[in-house]
Amino acid sequence: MAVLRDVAKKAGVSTATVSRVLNNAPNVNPETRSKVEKAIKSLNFKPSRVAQRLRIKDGHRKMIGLVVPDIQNPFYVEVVRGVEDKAYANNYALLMCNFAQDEIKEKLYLDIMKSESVDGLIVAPVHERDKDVQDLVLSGLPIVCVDRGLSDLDVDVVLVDNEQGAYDAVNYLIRLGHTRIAYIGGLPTIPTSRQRRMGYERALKDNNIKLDEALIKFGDSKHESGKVLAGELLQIEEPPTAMFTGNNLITLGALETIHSRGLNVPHDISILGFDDMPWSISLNPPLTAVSQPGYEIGRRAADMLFQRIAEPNQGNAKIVLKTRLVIRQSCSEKKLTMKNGRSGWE
Amino acid sequence: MAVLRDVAKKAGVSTATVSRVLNNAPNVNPETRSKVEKAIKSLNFKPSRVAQRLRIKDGHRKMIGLVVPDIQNPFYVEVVRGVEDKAYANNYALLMCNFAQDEIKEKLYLDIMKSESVDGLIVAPVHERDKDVQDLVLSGLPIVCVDRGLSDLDVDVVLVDNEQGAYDAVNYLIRLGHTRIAYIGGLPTIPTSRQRRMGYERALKDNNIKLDEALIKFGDSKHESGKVLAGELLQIEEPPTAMFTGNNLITLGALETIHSRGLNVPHDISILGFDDMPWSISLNPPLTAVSQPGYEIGRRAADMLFQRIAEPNQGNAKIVLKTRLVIRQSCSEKKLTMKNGRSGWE
DNA sequence: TTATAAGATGTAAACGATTACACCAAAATC
DNA sequence: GATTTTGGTGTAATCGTTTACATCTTATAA
Repeated sequence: MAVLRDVAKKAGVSTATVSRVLNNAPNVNPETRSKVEKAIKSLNFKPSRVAQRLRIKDGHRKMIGLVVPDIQNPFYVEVVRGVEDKAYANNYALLMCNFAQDEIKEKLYLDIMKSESVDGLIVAPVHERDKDVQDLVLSGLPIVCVDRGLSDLDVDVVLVDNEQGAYDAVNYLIRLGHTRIAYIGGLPTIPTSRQRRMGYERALKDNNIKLDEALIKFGDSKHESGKVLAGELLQIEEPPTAMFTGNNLITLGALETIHSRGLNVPHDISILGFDDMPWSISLNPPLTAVSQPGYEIGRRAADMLFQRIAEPNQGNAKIVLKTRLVIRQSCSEKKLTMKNGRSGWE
Repeated sequence: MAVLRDVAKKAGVSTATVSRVLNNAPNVNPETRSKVEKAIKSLNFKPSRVAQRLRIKDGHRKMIGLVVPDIQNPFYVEVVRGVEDKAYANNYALLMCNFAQDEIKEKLYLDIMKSESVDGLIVAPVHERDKDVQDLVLSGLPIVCVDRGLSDLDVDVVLVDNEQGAYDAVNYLIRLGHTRIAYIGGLPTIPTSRQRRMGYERALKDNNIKLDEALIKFGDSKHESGKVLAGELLQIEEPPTAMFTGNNLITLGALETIHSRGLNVPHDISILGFDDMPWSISLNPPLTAVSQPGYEIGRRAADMLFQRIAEPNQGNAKIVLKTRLVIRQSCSEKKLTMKNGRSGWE
């Protein structure tokens, strides 16, 4: 593969000159320029980004990193799309890794990012005391957190008001007459899981409904855990008449269990999920959900990062976006009490 | 940030020695080693992967690239997961890009991959004459194609038997009594779209059903196109009683349109999708689908790539995996003819 | 006891770009 | 006409590693 030196030789100029035309610096003779350009084309030369990154100083490498907690979760896919588009538009390359909610992997990938000399990083920390992300921030690398912030450290962050989103959702269920509302959360270490729980509790409290710990479950933010926890909830003494599920994948898992027991949504049980999906409308039944603007989160995060890269010492900002309750058909008024998962009138 | 030279100074040894302990080369005194290790730890030194890649020769950089056509498509997400896990297990870093079915972006990302000096690349080319991928292969970079091969060039590839998968699907619909079966394909430039169409046509032919061009539509492999094309199909003179949708996203789009017209699946129309999804069972109704082993495709592709990196001159291989028809509830026996999207007996 | 091998370490040249600096010729200024 | 500025180019250091080669001990073989 042709390197810059080859181009220089072919064009009969020095490497410095080639580099100048490459970066279209001023002060290069138009004739020389075209000679060099011809040589570049004929050798099909592409500069090595690796060599470039080694030499170029911080903040000018035109490459950012994105560390995603779970690429199987459609919400993060939206975020990714937002970041991607912004990066592409600003001529930044994007180095992306998925740590699949695995803390060990997260550490590995963060190390890689740093050691790949990216200009900055967008990350959703596994939890709010994430030591590895903290260290990275302290090391001076421009970082923007998405979806979840850091508790011990000031850092740029863009997320939604999870507590309020959950509050609205549960409040809606209460208005429909439900009082036994379950909450299935994701990994309890993830701030969003707890914030959503807080919204859940506040809604109950504001409506004078006693909290029943038996109705609260935490899993691991994945499909399987939605399945099993929903199953457990249907088994308890006095089962819930509605479920508020803490994320996408949990919702899907819960739905699967509910259907597999021959229960009808929303007739036998209502379900309201955090996170909307492009195909929520095609679920059985069309899902009522708390929608987060994932794409916008991604876009804003990228913008914020570019700004910080340009101006590393500015103060930290926090962008809180609104959630939206999308009402479809998976929740209905509470009709009769159920016992052990059978609707009352059967 | 500490560099290798700093470690050397602190430990009182040469950079060569530090490098040796880093790569645990033989012939380094245990005492020296521990001295160096202490220095590394105390300075929190991490070698720069960028500098390493610049120096290390081809095939030993422990980094591969993955260029994905559409990260919003759950099938590719499965593939990604497979590649990721394999890469992680083999201590390879993974550089991943999503070109969102955009040929321009694909070219850009391929260039970046090359210029990032990855050891090899896994890619699903936009189409089978993809000049950019071809050039890359010819340049000697180890490449494995997934999902789609290259027609003018021998290259390692792992994919499924799309033609047979489609055949099985359409055949199944025919057994249920359907004769007016529509096919909504993805981008016609993508080989899989055409192969699936061929399977579709072969199934019709084998069952002596005349092909009706009005029942065949091609879109752009995305959700929106499923929506509009399904709409068009419901509008025609003698509408189909069953639809065979060419991928994930199209299926979801078609479902959405069908529901929005108040039609019942499978009562009014059957639908069978190429690509299964983890939540297919929770759709309305649970979707009958042709399942591709996405995760395995990814795993195998990574394996293949590692092999080729180790042994660049071996002959090319093609791995064809089987699809599986997963029968759920979105297809039923044809009952009555419909006109203009209303079922006959209303 | 000497020759040789093996072990431990250091020196310096790569890898492929960018860029500070030096240089020279031609143009602009006085 | 002498001096300064400017435009165009080249030289060589640099980024942070790895590694071929050289060097020096010390152990082993003859």
